[in-house]
Amino acid sequence: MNTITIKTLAEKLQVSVATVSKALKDSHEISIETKERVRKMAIALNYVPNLYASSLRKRKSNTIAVVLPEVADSYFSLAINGIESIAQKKGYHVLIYLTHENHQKQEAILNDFKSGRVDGVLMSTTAETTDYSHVRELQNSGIPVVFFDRVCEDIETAKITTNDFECGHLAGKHLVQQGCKKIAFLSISSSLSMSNKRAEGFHRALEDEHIKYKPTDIVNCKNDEQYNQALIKKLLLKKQRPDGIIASVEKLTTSVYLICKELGLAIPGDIKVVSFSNQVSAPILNPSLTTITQPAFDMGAIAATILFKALAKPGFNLKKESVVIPSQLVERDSTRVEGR
Amino acid sequence: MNTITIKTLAEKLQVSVATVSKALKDSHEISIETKERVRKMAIALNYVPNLYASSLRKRKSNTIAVVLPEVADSYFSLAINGIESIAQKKGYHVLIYLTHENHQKQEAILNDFKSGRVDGVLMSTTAETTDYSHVRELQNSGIPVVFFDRVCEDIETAKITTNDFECGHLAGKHLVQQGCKKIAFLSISSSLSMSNKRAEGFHRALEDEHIKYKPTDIVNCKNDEQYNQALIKKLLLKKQRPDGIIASVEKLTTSVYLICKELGLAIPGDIKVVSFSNQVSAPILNPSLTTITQPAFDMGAIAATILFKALAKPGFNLKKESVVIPSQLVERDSTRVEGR
DNA sequence: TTTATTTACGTAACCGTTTTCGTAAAATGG
DNA sequence: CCATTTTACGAAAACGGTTACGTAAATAAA
Repeated sequence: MNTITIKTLAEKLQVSVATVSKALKDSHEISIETKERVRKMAIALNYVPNLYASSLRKRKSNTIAVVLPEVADSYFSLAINGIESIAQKKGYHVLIYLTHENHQKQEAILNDFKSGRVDGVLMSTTAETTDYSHVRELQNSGIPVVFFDRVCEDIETAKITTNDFECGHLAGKHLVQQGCKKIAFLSISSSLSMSNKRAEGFHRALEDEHIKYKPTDIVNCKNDEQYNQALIKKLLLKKQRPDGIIASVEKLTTSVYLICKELGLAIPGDIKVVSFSNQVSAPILNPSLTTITQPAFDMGAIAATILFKALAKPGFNLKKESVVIPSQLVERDSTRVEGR
Repeated sequence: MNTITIKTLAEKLQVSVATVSKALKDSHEISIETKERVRKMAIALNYVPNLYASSLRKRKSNTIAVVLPEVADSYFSLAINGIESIAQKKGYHVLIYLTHENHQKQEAILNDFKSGRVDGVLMSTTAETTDYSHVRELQNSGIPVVFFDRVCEDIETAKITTNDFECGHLAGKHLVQQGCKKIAFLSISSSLSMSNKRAEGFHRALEDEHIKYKPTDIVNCKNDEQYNQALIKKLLLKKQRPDGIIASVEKLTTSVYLICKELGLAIPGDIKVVSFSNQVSAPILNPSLTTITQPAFDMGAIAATILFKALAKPGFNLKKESVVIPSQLVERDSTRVEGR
């Protein structure tokens, strides 16, 4: 319990604390024999250097922060795994913060980082954030910020995304090819570029396929399950009911399936469904779900890799490091044309 | 970019650093007017105290660690949410570490915590860990450790679990009541008390229902998807094929479903399935899945709450704080008796 | 009025490491 | 053999807060 410090080692070894410090980091200033003595003693006494003392002195924390809306989603779970795997290799520690889609929280969290708590930040922004001055402030205080998935276009930094526009386009095109005439796109936010790009891709697909696009084809969901369920139910009860649905995020899928069941609508017979999702259970749903699968793990891993590059080189230009990793459409029964 | 410290404030205000420090923490030693002046200036200059300096001096980090096998699982995702929600309220920060079921990593991670990086630890242990001396060492160095879900029985501390034995029993009994004669239990580890308790409960259920129990009824899976798939396939191809399966963890479910599909086995007709799972997609699987649903969020939240209690009071007795939060069996189609 | 106490602040030590700078002694060079 | 460089180490100043202790002035108590 009595903490043992560099000073303890120094006294036991009859050398100065400077010598011990240098010996432990294998400085050339110290003779090999002394280094060996110090190392042995350090192990013998089970010495662990005080992190806060060294971080204070070195002005470096070896810690990064990951700021997310939530983790109750396959995408972010996988992304965290990707981030953590790289961080562990690099000897970095990762702090995790959840905003619960609350802009105020996000702001408070980022503001705290000015304390030097972290060397860099990986983030996926809130759906309700429109003002990004808190991010700029953090950047100005010298802390690099890398966005992934839910990025802010206007901030100058690296952004790791998937090909959202193309995927929205692909999803739309796929449904049209499967015979859908009236497709609804379930969006989660009108201020999130990720969501907008997917919607725009969808929009373009309709144009390409010469289908009339109406603004009401885009349904804006919220971060409120109850609300979304009611909204989807209303959608499916309209007399001009859609015959195809694109769920732009995973968590909307369950609602769509359950409401279809409740209303006696057959998937894919009455309505076809494609979802942006990383669920492992997609193949065993009833019916199995056609998905746009994002490279979640890789996006996390690459975001982390780029951040570490920036941390290694002070003058690193993050703007040029944006990466787009393509997603894949996996066709399953929920969009299958019957009898084929 | 030029960092502004307590000294900057002191100079601008023509007072000592001590006064500034005390004023900022609302000490009674400082006059109200001075406090106000200091606060205004701090806000004006956007002062953020250096975390490492204060942690070094106060010997407190306001940070906890969460050590997990992985997050690619609904249970741990939800648990993290629970933990984070409490930590955020208490003004604590949470570091996350993944062991990937690797004992060595777990040991290395815990060892690092002796640096004072964290004030306390929440953990769910590796499936392969049998020696817990690294946990004891950490405790001896004064850092409280609270276990949740995957606990180590032998360590004296708080353990947050669900009623694993009863749930194993319930799952077994349920399958028997639904007409199963030969039930297989898919385990993930023979050294994890959580897994063993579930298996024992299952064992007891068979006894209670006067069904002959054979050790081979327990199938030991690994942390290797390929391996598990092969194992399950082999199990379902036996001539004495089981007519009921209990998946003791969520991730085994997909494999079971897929292999049944592949082999043309009907659920629940040929084989009934119940799974320990927190998947939101359980109701929309094909067929909908009967689950034992663990209170994952609450387990995380309560584990965190107890840890914070210990951190608030130095002499706190963690041993007495163990909590068991019951899970619930949600019956769905995968165990339904046909024609009923 | 004198003494005791409170108020409001400053001085300086301290937390444990890192790092700059200085310096004997030893090694090298001419 | 003397001048110069190298080697191996120590002293001490940071890093930025916190806090025990000291103290002058103002107030209260006697």
